[in-house]
Amino acid sequence: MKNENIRLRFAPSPTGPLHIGGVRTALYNYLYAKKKGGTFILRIEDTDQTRYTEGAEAYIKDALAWLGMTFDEGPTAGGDYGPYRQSERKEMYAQYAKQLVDQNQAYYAFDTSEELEKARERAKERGEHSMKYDSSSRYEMRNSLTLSKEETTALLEKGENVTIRLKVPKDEIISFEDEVRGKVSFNSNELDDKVILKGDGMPTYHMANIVDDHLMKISHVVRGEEWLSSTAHHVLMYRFFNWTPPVFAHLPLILKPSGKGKLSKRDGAKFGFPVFPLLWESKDEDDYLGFREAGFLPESLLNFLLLLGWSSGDDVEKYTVDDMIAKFDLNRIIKSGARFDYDKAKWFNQQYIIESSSSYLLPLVKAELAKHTISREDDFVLRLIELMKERVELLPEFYSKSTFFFQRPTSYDEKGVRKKYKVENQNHFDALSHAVESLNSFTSLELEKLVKAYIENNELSFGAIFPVLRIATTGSMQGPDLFGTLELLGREEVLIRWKAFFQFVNPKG
RNA sequence: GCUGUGGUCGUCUAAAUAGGCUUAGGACACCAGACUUUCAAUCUGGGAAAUACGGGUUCAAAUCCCGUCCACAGUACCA
Repeated sequence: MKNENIRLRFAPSPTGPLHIGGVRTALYNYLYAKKKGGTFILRIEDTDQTRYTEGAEAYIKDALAWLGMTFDEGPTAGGDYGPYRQSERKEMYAQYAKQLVDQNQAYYAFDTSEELEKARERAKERGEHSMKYDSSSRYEMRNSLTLSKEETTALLEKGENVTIRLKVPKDEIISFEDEVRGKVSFNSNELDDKVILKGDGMPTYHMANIVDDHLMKISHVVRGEEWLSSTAHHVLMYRFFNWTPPVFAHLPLILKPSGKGKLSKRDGAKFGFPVFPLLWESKDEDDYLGFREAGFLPESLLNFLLLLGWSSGDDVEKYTVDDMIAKFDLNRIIKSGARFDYDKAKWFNQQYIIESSSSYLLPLVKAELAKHTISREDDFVLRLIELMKERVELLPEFYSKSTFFFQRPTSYDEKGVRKKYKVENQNHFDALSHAVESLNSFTSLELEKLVKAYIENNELSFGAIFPVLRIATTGSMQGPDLFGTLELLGREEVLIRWKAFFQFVNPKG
């Protein structure tokens, strides 16, 4: 059933933790591949050895695994088009770069970084905003176009500072069809002669990318908008090689919640929300919080991300992964940048928590409790989840909003006590305590029956009794169902807490 | 600067690939009411001074054209 013609790749570069924008890119690639019955591929673009970061590749895989985006081919999964790490494909690129030189569509350039920098400075002084290595300037530089054959071969043999640059033709309109933006055109005079093979023998992104996409038979390139401008170079190279280019789709950027620019890792620290899927720990910089650690369910993050840059056209907001696969399409990707809205992300999470079964939540909640060195029977935690589910947005709140289950109140809501507790009712509370003590089965249902009957028989009001019992057991005016709370706490504990409370408010009694 | 891409409520977006179905719809957030012992959830309602601005074209424009402005991206031997 596999559609061999549909092959999409997610191609991150292991320079650090995977940014949330990258996660969305992965998601769109994944969804489209699945939708079309195609193949989803993970390719690691580690051509820049200076930026290689320990642990980044593992992080990427962990993040994809957590989110359930399993890849069919990749560094660990294998596949027929490997290796899937560009550093392991180094030898393959040089021949293609040379082919372009032989075809006179690329050339050797020997300028050192320092020389280039100087040239740029000179250009700036002349009032030009920067020097472009292109059809207008290439004949003033040190390269195989300006040097004699002998000089060139000598320099090549020396092998220092040898790069290969793309020879971008003059006066041409280069256009391509983008699935989200339509026809996009560039005048080739605006394009610089990009380095395609670096001094260390590694290809640059542009080279590696199109060679691999071609060799791996990639049908659709779905990537961030920052690549739109260089796509002209890419289509040029496809033409030089006489290869059919893939379908392109450039995704809008994810913007800061407020202010200017795209979402950065600093925004996370600044506004107190995660911008990475998983916690990232690093020796030389601060740790970065992840959505997982913040208490998000992977499916809710996916749902939130899906709608940050794509819309189905109807009013549906909640999608299971299967729905996403069924409904997703490239042509409904939004063109403009999307602002990151943490409130909405939390709303999705709350919705997913409410709709999740307690047994699904069980291990997650147990893990949250374990962080506070609390360990309880599954049955207890399950009942806790039932009680708390609807009032939790983030997983850690299963602890933070229910601490009273694990600790006796150390203080009582002052205003609540003042307004609700009446000394003249103390005899009723005493009576209630006795009744609870001798109640046959200590269940939420029986407790409710008992208290309600008592109130009616004594012509009291709910408002005079319920809130007091709540404060007495939890210390607070708000919280989950009172009788459910009592049941979960257990008779012995409840009576101890009540006694303590009544002694506190009425020491003489 | 140059090139490219965008610009609908505070935010995400609908009105798509043929301009009329729009008194511009939905969701988040916000406010109020209902329900609750409380909070939450849920339901109902509310407000939004949202089509960047200015010109066209047309019987009719958020949708097409032109100009302006604004934002973002690229402008590296980084990806």
